[in-house]
Amino acid sequence: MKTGIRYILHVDADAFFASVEQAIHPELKGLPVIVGGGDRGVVSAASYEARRFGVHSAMPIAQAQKLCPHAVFRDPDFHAYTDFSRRMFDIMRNFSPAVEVTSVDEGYIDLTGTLKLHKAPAWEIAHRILSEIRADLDINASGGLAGTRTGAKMATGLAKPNGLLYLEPARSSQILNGLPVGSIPGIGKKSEGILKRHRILTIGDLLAAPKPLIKRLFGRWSDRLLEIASGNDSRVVTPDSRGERKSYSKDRTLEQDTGDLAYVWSVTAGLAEKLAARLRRDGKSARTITFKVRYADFTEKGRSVSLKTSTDTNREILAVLFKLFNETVLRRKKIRQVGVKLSGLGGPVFQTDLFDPVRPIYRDRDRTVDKIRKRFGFQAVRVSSSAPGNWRFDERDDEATKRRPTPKHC
DNA sequence: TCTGGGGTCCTAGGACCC
DNA sequence: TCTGGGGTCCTAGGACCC
Repeated sequence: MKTGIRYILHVDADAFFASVEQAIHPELKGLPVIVGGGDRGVVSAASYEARRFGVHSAMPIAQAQKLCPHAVFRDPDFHAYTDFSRRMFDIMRNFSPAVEVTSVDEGYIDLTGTLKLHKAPAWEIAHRILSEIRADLDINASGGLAGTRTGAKMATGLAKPNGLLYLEPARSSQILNGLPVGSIPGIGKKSEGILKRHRILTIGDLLAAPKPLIKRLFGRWSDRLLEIASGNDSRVVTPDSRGERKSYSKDRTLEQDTGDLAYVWSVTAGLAEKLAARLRRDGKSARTITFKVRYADFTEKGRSVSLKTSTDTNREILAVLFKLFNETVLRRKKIRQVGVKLSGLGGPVFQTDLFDPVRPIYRDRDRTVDKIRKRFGFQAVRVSSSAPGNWRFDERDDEATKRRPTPKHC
C-alpha cells in the first residue's frame, strides 16, 4: 500500500444535460431549461434557473410544468451529451492519464503523480481543469479535491454549483461528520430512512452508533460503510475501470395504460429486436432473457429464463420472450410499462451454430434487417415475427398466473 | 405531483453436485 | 436411520446511481 498524501479530484458537470442545451443554443442561457421527454416522463436535468422554482431531476414532467410553466422543455439529445462528455474527459486527460470515467457527466482524476510535471499545487491544477472545461465547452463543472475518492465526491457535493472545494485531510472528518448520512454514496432514501428511525442523522451519528446495530442493519456492507464514513477509502483511480458490460436492457412506458395485449406485445417485441441488434453489432450473445411488466398501479413483475446455449437471433429471443410475456402478464390489469433485458453475455455464437444449421440463416436475415434499419430507421422494416396476429395469447386466469411456479427449463 | 431509462450490485432460497 | 457442509447456478426482487 502506498503511503503519503494523495490528491484525488472528482469532477462533476453541473446540470449536465441542461447545460449542454444552453451551450448549443445560447439563446437559452439565463432561462429555466428542463430536459426530459414525454408527458409521462420525469426530469432528467434542470438548469439552476429552473431549480429556483423547485424543479429537480427525477420529478415528474407534469409537476415541473406546474412549478415552472414558462420553462423551456427539451427532449434529450444523447448524441450531443456524449460528445460533450468525451470532450470533458479529454481535457482532464491532458493533465494526467489517471482519469476514471464513472458516468457521462462525472469522473475522477488522480493528480498525485503529476504535481511535479505541472509545477503547481494540486489545488491550482484542479482550478485549471475546471476553467478549461468552462472555456472550451461553455458549461460549468464543479470539483472536489481530497485524499480519497469518497472524500473528493462528497466535497464536490458541497462545492456545487460551479465551485471547487479542497477537503484537507486534517479537517476532513470534522467537515464530513456534520453531513447527513444520505450524502454518503450508497446510502439512498431507504437506508437513510432506516437510520433516521434509529436517530442516526449525520455521519458523526453513524460513527458514534454501536457497531452491532450497524451490523444488524446493513449486514456485510456495514464494514465498508463505516470505513467510508470515517474517511478511509483506499480505492484508487483506475483508468478504463469500467469493466465489461453485463447486460442490455430497454424499458418503455406506454403513452396510456392499456390492456391491449397485442399492442403491448408489439412494443415488447420491438424493444427486444433493438436489443438483439445491439448484441449483434457488438459481436455478443446472451443466455438469459428477462421480461418485466409494470401495471397501472405501479406493481411490478419480472420473469427470466436462462437458455442452455447463448443466442443472438431475433427468432430465438422473441420465442422465449413471448413465452415469458404470455405467462407473466395478468389479463385483468392495465399495463403501464414493459421492459426487456438480455444478460449472461458471451462472445459470438459461431461454435454452437455447428449444431444448429438453421441459425446462421436467421442471423443473416437479422443482419440484413439491422442494416436497412440503420439507414432508414427502425420503422423501415416490419419483421413479421413482431407483428401482432402471429402470436396467440392464452386465455388464462390471473389467480393461476400468480401461482404458477417458475418454469424449470425453456 | 403522479412517478423514465440505462445500468450495477446484493441477497435469499432452492436445486444440484461433490 | 439420521445427518453434514460447501460451492455454484438459477430466479426474483430490491436498493442504488446518474
